[in-house]
Amino acid sequence: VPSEYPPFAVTVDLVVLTVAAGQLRVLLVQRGGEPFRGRWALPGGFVDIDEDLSDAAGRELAEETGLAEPAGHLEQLASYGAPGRDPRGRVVTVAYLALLPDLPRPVAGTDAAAARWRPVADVAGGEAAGDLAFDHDRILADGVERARSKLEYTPLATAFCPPEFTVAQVRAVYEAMWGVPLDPRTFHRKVTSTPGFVVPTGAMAQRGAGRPARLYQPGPAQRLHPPLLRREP
Amino acid sequence: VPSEYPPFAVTVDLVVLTVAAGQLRVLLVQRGGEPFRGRWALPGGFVDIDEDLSDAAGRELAEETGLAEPAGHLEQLASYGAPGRDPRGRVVTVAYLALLPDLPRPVAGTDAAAARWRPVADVAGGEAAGDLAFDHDRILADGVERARSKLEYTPLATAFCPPEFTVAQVRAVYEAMWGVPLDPRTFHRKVTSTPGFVVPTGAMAQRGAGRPARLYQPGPAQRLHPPLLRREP
DNA sequence: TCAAAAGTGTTCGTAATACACCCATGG
DNA sequence: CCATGGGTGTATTACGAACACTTTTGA
Repeated sequence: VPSEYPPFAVTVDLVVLTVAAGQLRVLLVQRGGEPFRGRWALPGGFVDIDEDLSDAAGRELAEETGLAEPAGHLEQLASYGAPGRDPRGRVVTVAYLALLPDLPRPVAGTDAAAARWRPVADVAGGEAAGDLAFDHDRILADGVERARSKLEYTPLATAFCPPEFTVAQVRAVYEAMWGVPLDPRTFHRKVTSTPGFVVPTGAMAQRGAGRPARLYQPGPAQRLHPPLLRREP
Repeated sequence: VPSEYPPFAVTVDLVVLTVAAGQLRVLLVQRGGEPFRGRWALPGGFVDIDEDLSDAAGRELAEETGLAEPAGHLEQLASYGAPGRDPRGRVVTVAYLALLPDLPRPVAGTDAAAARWRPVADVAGGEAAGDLAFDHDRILADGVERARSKLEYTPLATAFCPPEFTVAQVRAVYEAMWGVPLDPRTFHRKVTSTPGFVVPTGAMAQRGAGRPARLYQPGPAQRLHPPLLRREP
């Protein structure tokens, strides 16, 4: 440990997003200790001294959600290190963005009083904005913006779906994320004709009404050509 | 300073790119002290204890290049914190990406033996790859990839140009970045018809041969609609 | 008057959208 | 047999690439 250099603490914070009931939701925890006791915050914690950043993010995600991210997606978002952002001292946080399938009910981890899925519209957009601890409102906004724009040119929407899914489930992700209804037929053709986006498994979904849908898995593509654009004239 | 938490050092490292003589180039410094003395590395340094991350990046950029980034663009790239990446101890670095106009000759800052613009193709792509200090090869690759892809859907190419520039200069940026020749006429129409990309200043460029070109400034757009796609079927 | 570079008009093929229509199931 | 949602065929439109052509300078 280089003691001749300014000492920092380093944390990871997680923007964990899912889509449930047609709404984009974020995982929040209620802080059990100081500072900001009782306030809602993004899940996160200190990085161990011999731990890689991405390992710390995966560990915190497992601790806070109870699941070891079998499906889903985890990527680094950005780092935040303004001098006054943490009253305990000089703390730099590396934020990660996680996209998960539907909602396994979260369990409150260590030093968290509670853990809940909250609609992003209630936390970030509405009049109740600005009530998260630290600078987590800003981090959340950045995470949502990143996720929204990545849907346009990557196949990341499948990270919000279970391992096998229908085209309609993918469409629900886009509709929740962008807040606009999409034509089911045009959307179906776009998804199935973009090479590497999804691959059929051969199985069919069984549910209530209507013709059964084909099931798909995420395809090998890393980027979408052409991108799935949302129009804004 | 929270002494009950694992102590880290935090640095900023800079991927400073420019386009000169039809080539994408990166600013490298030769290390004057240990570790990696004599090796080439990205410019960077330790963050002061009461200094914001972006301020540290701007300070290092000014120190290493001599100019206070009047034009150009500076954005956070990513953070790197693998436990063994710095032999001095546990150091997390926050990398920034800077895009600058042409090449004011760099000056070697404190504890740097030399500073030079090097073609990215010589450092990252060729057989001489892998010779930068620390994990800077990886950071450079990430920065170049980020810059390349952002050219597609943002007006950031103008950050490589002087305050007033011609369409041909913008085209030279894309051609250097993507390594493909572009049709001047199609490119001209694309740039001038994309709303908010560039705005004419009214002045004309004066040079040697051919009809004088109109001069433009960067426009107000933050994203390009439609994106300037490079095709790869 | 020629070369070189800037900028415009026009054509043409492709690709995206909208929507009509058919398919397969549950009630 | 009707409602519901899944999936395909097709026409129209719009956009992007290519390239002929005009403009404006220096030599």
